[in-house]
Amino acid sequence: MPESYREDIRNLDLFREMERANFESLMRGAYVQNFPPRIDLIQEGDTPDFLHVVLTGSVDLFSSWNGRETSMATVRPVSTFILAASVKDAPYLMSARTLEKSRIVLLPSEDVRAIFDIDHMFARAIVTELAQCYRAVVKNTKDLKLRTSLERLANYLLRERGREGADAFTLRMEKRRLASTLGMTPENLSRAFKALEAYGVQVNGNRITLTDPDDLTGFAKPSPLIDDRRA
Amino acid sequence: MPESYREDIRNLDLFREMERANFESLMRGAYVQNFPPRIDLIQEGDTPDFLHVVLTGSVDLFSSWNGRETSMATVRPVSTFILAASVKDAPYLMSARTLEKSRIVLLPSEDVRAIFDIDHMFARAIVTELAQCYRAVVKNTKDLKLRTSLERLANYLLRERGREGADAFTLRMEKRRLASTLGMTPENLSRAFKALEAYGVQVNGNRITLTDPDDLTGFAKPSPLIDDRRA
DNA sequence: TTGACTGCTTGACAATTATCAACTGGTCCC
DNA sequence: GGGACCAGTTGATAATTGTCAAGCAGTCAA
Repeated sequence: MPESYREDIRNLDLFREMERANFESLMRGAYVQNFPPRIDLIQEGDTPDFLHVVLTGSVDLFSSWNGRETSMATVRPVSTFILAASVKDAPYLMSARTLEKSRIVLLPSEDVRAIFDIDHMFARAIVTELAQCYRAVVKNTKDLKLRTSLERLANYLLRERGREGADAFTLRMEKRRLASTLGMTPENLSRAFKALEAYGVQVNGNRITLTDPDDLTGFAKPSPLIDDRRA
Repeated sequence: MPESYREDIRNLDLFREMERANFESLMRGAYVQNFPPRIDLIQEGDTPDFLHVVLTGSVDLFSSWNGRETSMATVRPVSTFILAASVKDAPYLMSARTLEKSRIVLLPSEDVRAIFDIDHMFARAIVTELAQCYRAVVKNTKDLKLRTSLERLANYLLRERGREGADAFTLRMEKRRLASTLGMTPENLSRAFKALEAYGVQVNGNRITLTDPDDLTGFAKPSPLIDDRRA
């Protein structure tokens, strides 16, 4: 495990405050792998042998049922995924595949659980991380149940604007996957973009320009209890 | 705090394994309250001053946005709710109201966090509980995104059947709230019940009888990764 | 008993969303 | 260049779901 990777991992909230010795011990069992795009990393239902950390690239978390498939989340560097399954030692609820060329660290779940037992700061960080994840999913559920697809898209665009700090930005994923993330079909997304033109949304390929953010905000009615990614 | 309540709380997974002294300390700051039906306990956005434990009765967790409202979950005895907000000290994402006459214990969030810091078994229990909650919400999201409302209802009925261990059972909540929980309108639920008659679902008020569970299962295609409440 | 209320159901209709097929414009490779 | 391929778009249509209004049955209290 090269030193530079180790630093990236150590800088994550999850690992920052734990005992140095325990961190080292965790790293000893870890290994790094490079994956090409569109490689399946995890299949839902599998046993969680490893906690994954994305160092570079990005990963799609998705789920399938009865021939249908939906994108649940995108994992970007540097962060971990499927912590809950690892600590509970319960089957993965989501599948994972690389979206692009990605470097990923695998930490044996067993080691994670063992060190969780002896390192209080690590345990504390895990609680914070899990609470964060839980709250993110709850917000997503509210988004899905309380809003139409048009409203979800409008709010998504406003969140992206906030993240970028600019009224013009580039979509960070393919439209088809954005559609799936927002719980709609690509066709419906295409029409939703067109419908938002009325609120100053200009689309040129992946390039979005919000010419009248206030007007869009008036329509989208964003709420911190749904759209605030931190709180 | 009467002794019998204390026992009920102590028997929860969350509190069972913690140090006796820490449990006592937590209980000292606690107080019990009796609420009539339909009383607001918590408003989303509020600061999480207390971790709540339902001793008797039941509580509806719901969310609102832009004049719409949706039921997110039902809390039944004996269990806690809104643990994530308590440990993160972040605003509640859901509101809570009693459904019926309920006895509820309030544990100051501050005490919970303080004891979390000094009691490893308690910390461990919190992690398990949070992971459990997280996974429950993920399953719910999959249910919402991958299934139609008819399929959600069919699977709900099969889960209830499994819980009761019998092909005939009584709905545990009003139909209007079941509709909201499943992400549909009461009218749509009414028609969905009618549509499931074709698969041997008989409805008489709150009384459900599944005359052909296999047929219903064939339609509903339940999956442990969505419908198994434990895993 | 009566009347008000409530939850549920039904019908008619509208909005939302999905499906299917065709087409466009770009990219890549030979 | 030519062709294959792919994501995205568009149009036509259908399925799903929601809305509104009316009505029904049960409960409760005066």
